[in-house]
Amino acid sequence: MTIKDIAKLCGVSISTVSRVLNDRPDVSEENRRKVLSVIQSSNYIPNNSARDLVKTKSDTIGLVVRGVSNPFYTDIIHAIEARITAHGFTMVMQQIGSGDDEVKCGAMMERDKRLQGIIFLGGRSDYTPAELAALNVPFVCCSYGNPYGTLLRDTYSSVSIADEEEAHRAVQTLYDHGHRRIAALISREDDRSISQLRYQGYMKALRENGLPLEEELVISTGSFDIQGAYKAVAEKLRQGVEFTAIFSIADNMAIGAMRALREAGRKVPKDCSVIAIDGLEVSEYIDPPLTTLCQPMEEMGQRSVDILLDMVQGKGHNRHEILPTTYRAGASVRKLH
Amino acid sequence: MTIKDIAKLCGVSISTVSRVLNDRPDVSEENRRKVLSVIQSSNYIPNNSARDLVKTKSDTIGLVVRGVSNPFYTDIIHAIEARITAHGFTMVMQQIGSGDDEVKCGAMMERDKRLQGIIFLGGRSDYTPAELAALNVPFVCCSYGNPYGTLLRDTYSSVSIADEEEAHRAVQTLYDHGHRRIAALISREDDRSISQLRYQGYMKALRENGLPLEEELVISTGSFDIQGAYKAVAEKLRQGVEFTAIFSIADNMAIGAMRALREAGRKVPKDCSVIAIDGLEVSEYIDPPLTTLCQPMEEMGQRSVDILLDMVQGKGHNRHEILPTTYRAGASVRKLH
DNA sequence: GTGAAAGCGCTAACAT
DNA sequence: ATGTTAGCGCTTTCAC
Repeated sequence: MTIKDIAKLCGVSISTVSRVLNDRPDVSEENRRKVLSVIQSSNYIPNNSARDLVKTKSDTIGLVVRGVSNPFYTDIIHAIEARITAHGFTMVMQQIGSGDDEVKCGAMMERDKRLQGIIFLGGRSDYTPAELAALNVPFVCCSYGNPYGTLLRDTYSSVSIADEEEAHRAVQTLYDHGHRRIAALISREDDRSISQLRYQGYMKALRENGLPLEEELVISTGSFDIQGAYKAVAEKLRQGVEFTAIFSIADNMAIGAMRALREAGRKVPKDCSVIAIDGLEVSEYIDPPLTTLCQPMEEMGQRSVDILLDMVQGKGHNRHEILPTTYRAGASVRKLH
Repeated sequence: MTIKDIAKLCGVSISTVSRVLNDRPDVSEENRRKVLSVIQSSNYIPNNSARDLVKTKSDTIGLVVRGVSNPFYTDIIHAIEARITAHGFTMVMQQIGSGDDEVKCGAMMERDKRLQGIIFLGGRSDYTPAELAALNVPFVCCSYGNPYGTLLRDTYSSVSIADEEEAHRAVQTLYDHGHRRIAALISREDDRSISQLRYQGYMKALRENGLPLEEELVISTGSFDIQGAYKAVAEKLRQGVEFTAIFSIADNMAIGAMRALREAGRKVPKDCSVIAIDGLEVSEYIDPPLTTLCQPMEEMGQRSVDILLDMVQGKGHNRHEILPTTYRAGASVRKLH
């Protein structure tokens, strides 16, 4: 069943059918109705390959996800997929390992799948203009920005939270609860990811409150996963390092940390408070419920798609959206006196 | 950069380039080398739309996921994506709500995206032959089967665990630990999903051990999510129903249940044991660690893809694979005396 | 072993 | 408002 068949069935030319298919105005109401009804009844669906071929583009958006099984991304991915589909586009997702280069992957997909645009989920934040030259379609960085200014702000888009400020807020909360020896649970100090940004917020909060930055209070796990956090915190406790609170850059890692604390015989929040950023659903259900700053995951995904499609359709320009987090009080932070 | 340009650059015909591109044997070694090197150096990537157009198929596999944010699916989806990509195919994912019809969605995608095959993740298990007539490409049911026999076994493929038997095993474990009043935390008794299958295993275990099936011990949440489970169990406890153990059809739901128990002042496992099926990573980190039967998620995804691609490439027939679970002892089950 | 040429199904000038 | 036609980039007979 091709456009030709439909044309024949309707007694019109294929151009007319094509016009109806593409919602062009220059078709008589009568013909439009006729064509539409035949399409309906014959179950005809246009061949996308052919459309893409002539348009030299396909209505496809690429999603490059770094950090394979991060549960934080799950909801965002769902939101992105739903929004892309709702707009009549197709989403093609590709995950990459933490060692791979997302820009290269995006560039390959762009050509391979003839993408109209790309969403990067969870990437580095220090792209150089040279790197990005490989990308010829608009793209949006979802859940992270490029605050170090290696990029001109109008050469890319992003949707994220104010990582540094939110981290600052989390640490300040601990400080306000009387904590003075606050450990930071991070991926790495210099990995150019949100880990680094949030770590900066941690340092800033210490500085502002006149606390020294103590190396032994920085727990680098080298990754973002629950197991890595568990092991790193367990090791830190084994070393006998003292602290009364942990600021974790991610809920997931906080959950790993809480197990390590528990197994070391330290109760949360009695012996050690824990605060994090992300707002996973499961964090509300563990014991004690985790106090965390919730990212608006669904909105984040939706805004990313909306910004990207605006650009794809020539309706908008590069934008940077900072979304607010919501403080969700659990029971993992205790007031010290 | 098109095939034509490459041909010109090499001083050969388009056909020769095409032959090299498709690994045909009838090309002289010399020409093959030449073409390959030019392709390499010019960064040429064939236009997939054009290829698909002439082949009237695209190397695309559809993934239809039911049950939006079920964390259990996350790892499977990742495994599926990686495997599909490794095979040189493209994955297009679409999620549907719990009320939507996955077969209809699959049929639409099949035509719309010119799929070569479909993987259904988390669907119903009672398709009728008539329904499936809408599908013209091979498909695999991942993580569930069709044990009620509404379908001929050689008309579809599946990769799953033995839901009924594994549920039986879980309940039997509770029984062996001395539990006699065992509650079942399920979605619905008759929803034709794995919930129902596992519920049957629960009933079978009761029957075999001479325990009555008591309606008040069946906790139906109507969904698979953590919050629904939490609320349903909380309500059940409020009603004063007594039980010493809960068999949950999913880890996620067990986590919700554990919070409800905790808030009702009942310690796990002292006052109530909990066992589940799934094996989420986070279940190992909560307090107490959940005792659960782990599904081999990665393998499940991989086997689904392998079976499907075998069929797509005409190398194999419909198959049904039952994968074993692994008992992961947490600390949520206690021996009663 | 290689090349010429006919389409795959569609869109977009262009002509009417 | 409608029809005619030339490609989009590729694969695949079919000759040679």
